[in-house]
Amino acid sequence: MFYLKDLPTDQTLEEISKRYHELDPSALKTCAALLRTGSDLLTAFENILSRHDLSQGRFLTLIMLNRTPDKAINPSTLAQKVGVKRATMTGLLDGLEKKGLVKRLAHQEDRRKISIQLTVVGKDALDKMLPDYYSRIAQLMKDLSENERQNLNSLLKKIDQSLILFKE
Amino acid sequence: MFYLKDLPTDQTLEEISKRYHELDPSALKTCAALLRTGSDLLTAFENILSRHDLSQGRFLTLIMLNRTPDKAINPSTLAQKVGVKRATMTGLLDGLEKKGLVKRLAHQEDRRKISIQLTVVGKDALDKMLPDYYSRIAQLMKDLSENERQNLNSLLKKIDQSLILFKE
DNA sequence: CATTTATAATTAGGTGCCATACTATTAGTT
DNA sequence: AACTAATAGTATGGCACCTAATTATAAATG
Repeated sequence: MFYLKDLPTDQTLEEISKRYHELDPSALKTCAALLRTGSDLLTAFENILSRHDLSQGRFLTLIMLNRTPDKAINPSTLAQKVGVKRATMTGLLDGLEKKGLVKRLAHQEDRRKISIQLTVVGKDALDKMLPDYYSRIAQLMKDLSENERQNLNSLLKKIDQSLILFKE
Repeated sequence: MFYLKDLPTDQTLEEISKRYHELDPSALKTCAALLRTGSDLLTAFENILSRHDLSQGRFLTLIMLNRTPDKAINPSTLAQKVGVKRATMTGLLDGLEKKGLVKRLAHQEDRRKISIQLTVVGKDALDKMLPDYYSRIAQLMKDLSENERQNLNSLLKKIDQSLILFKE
């Protein structure tokens, strides 16, 4: 859940902006719509993944390993690339290892480090589900022309820029 | 966390699309960017809210009550409007009630029902934090013209449409 | 009017993520 | 070489959300 299911109408926004003068109706409207769509998008993907007994975090870990299926990656960089904390990655890998989708390998020189690699089973599982997954994403965007997609990308990029400052 | 921190480059997308022909690079790119921005946006808001000891869910509940501060709402419709399950709403209300921000009121006719209302403390807390909150949202969107905002809204709406079919 | 069905709120238990703190190992400093 | 600092992975405990089951009440039905 990201944002209200019941988004404020234009009229409601106008009313509230009379009570809070800092409220910019069109800014809030757009921001809320973005969160709402993002939330729905994520939920839809999670529903797909749950059929394969995978969470978003576990799936993204597999995806990241699958970019270079032959190279092993250590949990730290994996965590950073997926966007979770190291401790969280430990948990994700525990789950994936238990299902036999990845394996932990000891590092030769540095005994603190380990490497993570997709197993054959993990690779096969991905190869079986990704065609469906990717074609759904294509479906999802099929009503947007190439121009519209680029347009959306650049609008999002502007918001990303402002977000950097947002943190103070 | 919604999506990879480390988004695939155009080159990576091209490479992967050779392995999975269903992959539409520009569709995935846009979809990933949307999830990424949504995720960052949510995280930024959560950081703000945590200073006030509020979660997104608790805050949205307050916001919803604050649309009509004088009217009481029952937990069911509150849950539906916020976008969480009824059971979750019980927990959110427990937290808010413990902080004295809302109160539960017995229903006159139907003894199954209760009503939730903002307390004066809750109203004051909102009035204290919302100006900052709203002005941050305005800041966040200030680089987007009115046209761009509407454009973004309509692009999101197209994706919402496709999402309906997505579920099957 | 007795029984079933539906509704409202809650409790209990599970998942996924986080922050914090810990252990083991390596690197840097004097 | 001894001490400190940094790094890698993990264990622990907490929070927010979920699903499913429970309790209480009201409405519908035969």
